[in-house]
Amino acid sequence: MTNKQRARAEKTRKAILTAAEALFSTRSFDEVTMRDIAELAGCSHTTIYIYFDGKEALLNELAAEPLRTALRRLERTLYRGNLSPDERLAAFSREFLRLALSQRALYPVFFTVRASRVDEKDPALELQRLRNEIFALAGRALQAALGVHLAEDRLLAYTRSYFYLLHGIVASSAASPESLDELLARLGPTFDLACLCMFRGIRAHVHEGRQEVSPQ
Amino acid sequence: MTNKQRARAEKTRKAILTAAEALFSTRSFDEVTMRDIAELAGCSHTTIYIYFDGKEALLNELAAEPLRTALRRLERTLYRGNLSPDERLAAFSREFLRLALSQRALYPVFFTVRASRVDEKDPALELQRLRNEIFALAGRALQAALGVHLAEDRLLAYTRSYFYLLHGIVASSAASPESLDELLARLGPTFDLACLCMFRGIRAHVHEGRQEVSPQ
DNA sequence: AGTGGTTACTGACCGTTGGTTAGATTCTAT
DNA sequence: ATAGAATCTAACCAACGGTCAGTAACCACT
Repeated sequence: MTNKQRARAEKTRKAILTAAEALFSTRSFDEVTMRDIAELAGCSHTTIYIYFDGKEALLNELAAEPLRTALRRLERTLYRGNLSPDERLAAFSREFLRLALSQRALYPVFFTVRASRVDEKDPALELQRLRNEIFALAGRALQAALGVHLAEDRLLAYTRSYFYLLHGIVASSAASPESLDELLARLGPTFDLACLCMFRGIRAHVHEGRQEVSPQ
Repeated sequence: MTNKQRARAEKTRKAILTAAEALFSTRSFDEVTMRDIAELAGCSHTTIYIYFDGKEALLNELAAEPLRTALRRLERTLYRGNLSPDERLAAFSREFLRLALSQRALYPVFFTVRASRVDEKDPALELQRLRNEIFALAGRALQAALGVHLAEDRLLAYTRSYFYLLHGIVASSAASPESLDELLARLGPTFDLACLCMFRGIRAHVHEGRQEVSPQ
């Protein structure tokens, strides 16, 4: 493979990703067709199959970068100074919701990835890894905000509970035709309220020491 | 139209609904084709279009009955005696989750209904009405469990928060291949925990009288 | 300059989908 | 028996995701 060839291929590949990103930012998975993407990218829809193993794989690859960015930003939020642990959890939640809602079409992709092949290069696997890391991050934020050390399974149950809420917020708002800013302006305070209540409830539950729950 | 003709038509219509119900109970919207339904119902897929205005309308009509049943059962749960208000809220949550998860394929239909036509007979409208009634029911249950009267907008914000959680639980579990019983056996306690924490958090928030949140 | 091989790309095609329509079949009422 | 409405079906449509044989572009070597 020569330089010119590689450059050409890279350019086409990039054009496909850019086109797909633009289309998926306003339309859902099913509403965007491979031919739409190809037209915007300026190539035949067949060409896409040279670079990607189909529509889902394309979407997975497309989702990976925003998710990597998300992980990085969430980590930064979490280790940022001059914030109390529960403020940090709140900031984490806000950041998570902002990221998820800014990528509404991609969000279902993150959270319904089902490992298909064991192939290491399968982008679905990286998505799953990234998702698990974000989950673990939330667990650590929650742990820190609670201020007491918890057994792994109990922390898991609380983190799951917290994530159910975040997930529900995104899912409820995903179908909205509003822009991210409109959405946050209208419901942002409610999101904050919901997260705050959830955290307070978990903290109360922990401190009451009720342990009748042992899931998994 | 004579009686015999009507009876025949009714039978076909029923067969279609039954077949669709059977198929949607194990497969998702996209995985079930009109031809699958027709085959199981013992007719041509074209026949379905005589009775229903397409796949989505069929699904809406199909979803209406379970949702009516759900509303009825949730009402019964709510007005059942010998339960404290917060036990009642917990029972409501459990019942809601059980119903939603037993109809996993239909659940997204309930919650993404977008009013299409203003036609009174549009089944999507009834779905929306039913959904709103269930939401109102949850609001009343929450109000009762909190034990204090709240301004409408504050109760709305809390109810929304609570529903975000329920919604998130269903959405997170909807993709699971497990049966309802397996799912509840594995995660039921976590669901209960999540609902309990959310309620405790809301109650704490109410009693602290923090009112900096005024959404909508 | 021309040749061969690799890479990048495309048009035509496949099976399947949701949906439509002309017309055959079935049934009832007379 | 037959007209006429109700019911059903075979054949069709455009669009989908995806495949494949073949073409065009490029580079290295003689």
